Amino acid sequence: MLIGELADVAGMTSQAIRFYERKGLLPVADRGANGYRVYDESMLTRLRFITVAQAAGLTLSEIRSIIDLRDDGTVPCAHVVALIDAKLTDVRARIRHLAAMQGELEALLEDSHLLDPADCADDDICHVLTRPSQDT
Amino acid sequence: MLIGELADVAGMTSQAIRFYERKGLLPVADRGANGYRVYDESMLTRLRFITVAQAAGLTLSEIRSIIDLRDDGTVPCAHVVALIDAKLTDVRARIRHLAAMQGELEALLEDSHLLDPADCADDDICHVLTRPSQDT
DNA sequence: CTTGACCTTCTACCACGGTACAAGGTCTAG
DNA sequence: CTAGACCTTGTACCGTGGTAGAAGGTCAAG
Repeated sequence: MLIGELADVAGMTSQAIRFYERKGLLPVADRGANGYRVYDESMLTRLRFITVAQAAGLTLSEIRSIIDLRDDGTVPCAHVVALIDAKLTDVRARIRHLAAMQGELEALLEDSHLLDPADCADDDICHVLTRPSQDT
Repeated sequence: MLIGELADVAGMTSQAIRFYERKGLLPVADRGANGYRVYDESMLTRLRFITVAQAAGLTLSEIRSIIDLRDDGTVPCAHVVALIDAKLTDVRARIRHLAAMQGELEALLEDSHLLDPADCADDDICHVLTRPSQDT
C-alpha cells in the first residue's frame, strides 16, 4: 500500500500522513526499492486511533504520548484516563469562560438598544463597548 | 509621554503598542526630535478601547474594522452591534461544541471503569478510546 | 518516448497575539 | 565620560495542525 492509497482509505491527505510521521505519531515507514513509503493494514488502525483520539479533543502531542507508551510496551490505559480527565476539566473551564463571555455579549446587545448612535462620542470610538464597563 | 510610560499606564508592554501600530489599530505615532514616539492622553483612550473590545472577545482585526470606521468619520455603532451579534452566535456554537465534547469525555471516563487494562490490545493502542466508537 | 499520475524532499505559509533578541542611538545623573 | 535606562529598527520565534508549492524521481499505459 502506498501513501496515497492509505490516505484515501483513512480519509486524510498524504501530506498529513507524512506530517504525522515527522511528529512521531507514526513509525518511520518502510520504503520500497524506489524509495516510496510502503504500508500495511496495521497503519490504518493507527491512523484511525489518531482520528478517534483527535475527535475526543486530544492534541497530537497528547496522542503521541499515548502511542509512545504503547510502543514502549506499557499499557497506556491509566495515562489515557488521566488525559481524558484533564481534558474534561479543561473543557469545563472553557465552557464556563465562554458562558461568561456569552452573558457579557448579551448584556452589551441589550444595552445597545438604549444607546443612540448620535451620542457616540469620537474619543470613545464606540460607546456600545465602552459605556457598560464605565457605567457599572 | 513616551511609549514606555504609556505602556505602563495602559498596562501593556511597549512592544505590544508598536505591534498595534503596525497592525493599524493605532495611528502612526508622532515623533520627537530624537525619533522617539510621543503620545498624548487620547492614545490612552484608544488603548483602553482595544482592551475592552478584546475582553468582549473581538479579534484585533475586528477591532481594527471598528476603529477604521471611526477614523473615516462614520459612527461605528451599527457595525459594532453586528460584530457582537456574530460573536455571540459564534460563542454559542462553541459552547454547544464543547458541551458535546464534555458529554463524550464523560462517557469515555464512565466506560473506562468497565474496562480491564489487561484486555487492552496492542493494535488498538488503547481500548479506552477505541472501544466506545466500535461498540456503539 | 511521452504523458500523466504517482512518489520524494525541503521550505514556506496560514491565523492568533504577541514576545524576545540583536544591534544600534539617546538621554540623564553622577 | 561613562553607566544604565530608555528609545529605535528588524527579524525570528511560540503553539496548533496542517496546507501549498517547487523541483525532482518513478512508473504504467498508449
